[in-house]
Amino acid sequence: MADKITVAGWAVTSTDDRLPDLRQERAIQTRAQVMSAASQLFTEKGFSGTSMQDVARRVGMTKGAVYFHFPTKELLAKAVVEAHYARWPELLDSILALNLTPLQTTMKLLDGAVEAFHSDPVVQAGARLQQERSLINVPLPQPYVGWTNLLTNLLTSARAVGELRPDADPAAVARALTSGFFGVQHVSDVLNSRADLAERWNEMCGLILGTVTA
Amino acid sequence: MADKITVAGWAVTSTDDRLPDLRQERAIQTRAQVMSAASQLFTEKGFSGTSMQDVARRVGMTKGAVYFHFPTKELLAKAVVEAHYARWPELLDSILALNLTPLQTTMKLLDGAVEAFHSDPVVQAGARLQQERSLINVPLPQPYVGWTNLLTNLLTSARAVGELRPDADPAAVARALTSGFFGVQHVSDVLNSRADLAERWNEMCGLILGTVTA
Amino acid sequence: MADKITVAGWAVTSTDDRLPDLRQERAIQTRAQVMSAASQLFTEKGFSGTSMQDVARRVGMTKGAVYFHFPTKELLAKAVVEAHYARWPELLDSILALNLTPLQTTMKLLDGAVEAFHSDPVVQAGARLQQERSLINVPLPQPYVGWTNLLTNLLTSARAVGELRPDADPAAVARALTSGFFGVQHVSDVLNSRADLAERWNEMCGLILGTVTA
Amino acid sequence: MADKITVAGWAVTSTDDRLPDLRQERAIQTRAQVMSAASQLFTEKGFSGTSMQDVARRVGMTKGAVYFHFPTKELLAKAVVEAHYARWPELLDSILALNLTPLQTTMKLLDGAVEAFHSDPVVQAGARLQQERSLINVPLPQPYVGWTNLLTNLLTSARAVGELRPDADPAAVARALTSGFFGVQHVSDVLNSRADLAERWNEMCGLILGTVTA
DNA sequence: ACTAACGGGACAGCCCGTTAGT
DNA sequence: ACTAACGGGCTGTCCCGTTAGT
Repeated sequence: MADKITVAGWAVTSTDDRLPDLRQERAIQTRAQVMSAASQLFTEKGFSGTSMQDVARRVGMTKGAVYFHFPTKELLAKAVVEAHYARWPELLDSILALNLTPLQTTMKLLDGAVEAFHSDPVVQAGARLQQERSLINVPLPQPYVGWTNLLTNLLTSARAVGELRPDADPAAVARALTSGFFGVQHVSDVLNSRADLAERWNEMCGLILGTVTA
Repeated sequence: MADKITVAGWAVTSTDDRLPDLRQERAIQTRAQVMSAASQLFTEKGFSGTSMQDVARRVGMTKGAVYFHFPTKELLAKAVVEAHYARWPELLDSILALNLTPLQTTMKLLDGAVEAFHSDPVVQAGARLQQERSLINVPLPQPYVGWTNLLTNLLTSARAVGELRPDADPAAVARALTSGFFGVQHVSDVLNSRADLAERWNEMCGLILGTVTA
Repeated sequence: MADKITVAGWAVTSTDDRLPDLRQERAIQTRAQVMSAASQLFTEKGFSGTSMQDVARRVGMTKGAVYFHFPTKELLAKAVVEAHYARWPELLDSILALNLTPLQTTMKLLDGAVEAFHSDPVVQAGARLQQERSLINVPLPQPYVGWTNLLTNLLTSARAVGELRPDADPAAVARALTSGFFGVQHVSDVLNSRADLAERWNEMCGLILGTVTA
Repeated sequence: MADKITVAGWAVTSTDDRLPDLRQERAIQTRAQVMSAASQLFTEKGFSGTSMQDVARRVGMTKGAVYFHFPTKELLAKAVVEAHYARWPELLDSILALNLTPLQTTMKLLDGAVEAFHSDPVVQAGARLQQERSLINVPLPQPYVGWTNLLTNLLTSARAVGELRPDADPAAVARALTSGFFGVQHVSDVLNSRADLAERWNEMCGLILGTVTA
């Protein structure tokens, strides 16, 4: 059943800002270290609050070295955001492999997102950068629409198999889940450093889906 | 009926950062103009994207004049945020005057907030500044909790008069509405400049309240 | 006679890059000091060899203060170049006041230019900056054409009064004098720091005018 | 007759900055490509406006490769300047082979220089670099003196054979021609991208030589 | 002979906040 | 109450040159 679910993949943004070819082992590691440090700093202090000097210091290199891997601060941020989005297809695939029903898949997926927002620095950084996207002078992937599309597809399947009421509007529910997730995540972050994220999300999710599940 | 509703006022943060005495007529006007300009700019470009020079230019004065009214950029932002929060008691009072049922009051209140987020520059600026609060080095009023408390009170009353199911948890619903409202507002802002805000909010609101209304 | 000479003024470039109004006495002085220091440095080290830090250090101020008067390095250079060009109308007027013949006026004028190139830092700086104009990202006044036009006018008058052969082409002679002057000045600068400028110019001038004077 | 003309060769500055041995075929070619690219870039953007990265990109190699052939940017510039000066002995030889009179030889030589300045990238680059020589931290060959000496010799011969007036001063005329040539070339470059160079040079040359030719 | 990766140092520009002077 | 002027500091970016690795 689950293998019939059609999922719109996130625009996997085949980045064509030619970053330097990383043929050498060391560079791959260095690049990863830079992104890791940047993720932490962006999460802590935001985009404009983080300087390239900070990033360099955190990875124990000089600014020049950082700039070899990322020609501008914007592109560093973009790389982090793209790493954020790269998490979801992985998550989705691992859940599809379980062969659950569409609605179960949906729930699992959102639980996985909760977990990621709670513990994955790259996911956290990506989320914060998206929130500050208007300060970042580079085209970032459109936020929210990937999730909305995916959820719409899953919920349409759910309705088809009778897990959702026939009169429910999958797209509307998907939009509400997306906005709701973002809202819960943000409020929980501000008020409790996301400590109560799972709890709050369950509340929200229960209320939203309560009306539409069969 | 409505006049029995107990509403926790927002911590109106009786600011004690001694700003210059406002006995002078002209000063009051100037101050208002500065805040208006600042609101626009903060909305457009965020806190760190807005310089005091920008603000001064927008009101047609020099930086020094702005600094006469607001000793730091942070305190200017704080003033805007506080002006944002000052909107809600006004709104609440005007609605309470209509003597509606608790649930009707709640809905009206949220509709008023939608309208304010859609068209009031100060409200918009305050929302954005709250979002960027970690970049602003000054204690801002806690966000979200005022709304949550108020909604909790209203919903408790609603349950008391039978507008909500007896098994509904007013606090949980209030939290969901708050997070949901914020999420919807933000997503709508990013994707459509809030053009579809009312529509999306109706969707969200209908789903959240669908399960719990009697 | 001389008062009949029609002279095309240099495009006095009514600069409309709104630099800050200089209503205060001190600022006028400061601005002049900055331009003086900049002139010396531009003369010594050229445009790209001179940093704003250098300029600030030379006038005993900080960069911030310099940037108050000149918003970019380019505009500082432009101001110096314009000060350079402001010298020539002054010089011309003082010579016209002597009521000499057109050819005598011409010679005096060029002698005055020699003197200025030899001793006036602003003139020297302006000349060097014009030479480096392609490195300076700002529209500078067209070089050479002002001189060429002026000389053409003077020489036309000279021919009218019989100081030049009837078959001489004033425009061609004017162009030759302009290019010749520039060449002599530059070569003398490079080879002898302009120590032999007057001598070399006399050589050049004598040769160019030898054929065409009556 | 012509073969009796004594010409002071340009100080061909037998560069003893040990550049890598050029025994390898490929290296020679690469080196030439680098110099060609550098010439274009220096001509377009000047010394400080051209980065080694630019040069490398233009030849389709990495910076490291360029540095293999030229240890510093200064020495690359020097090599270009020296290539510029290497053009003149070639030109002179080809003209001497024609067995013209000294004055004819002089004119032909200068015409050849005009042509070179008009179309030879290396010559153009060398000229610009010489102009910016004070920004380049390396001893470049003295400019202008080679030409002045050569022209002095040629004109002395010309006077000996009666092509120049007996009272003409060959050295002075040579200096005027040199400065005049440089001035014309520069002015023509700035005002017309050297499109009218030949025309302007004929003007200048005619005027300078008009007085002194027999 | 050439590449990827890295280091250190500079510089232009901006910005926040203060002060002298009305 | 408001202005012109000034100070110090920081950041993004770039560039030259070097080295580890083929």
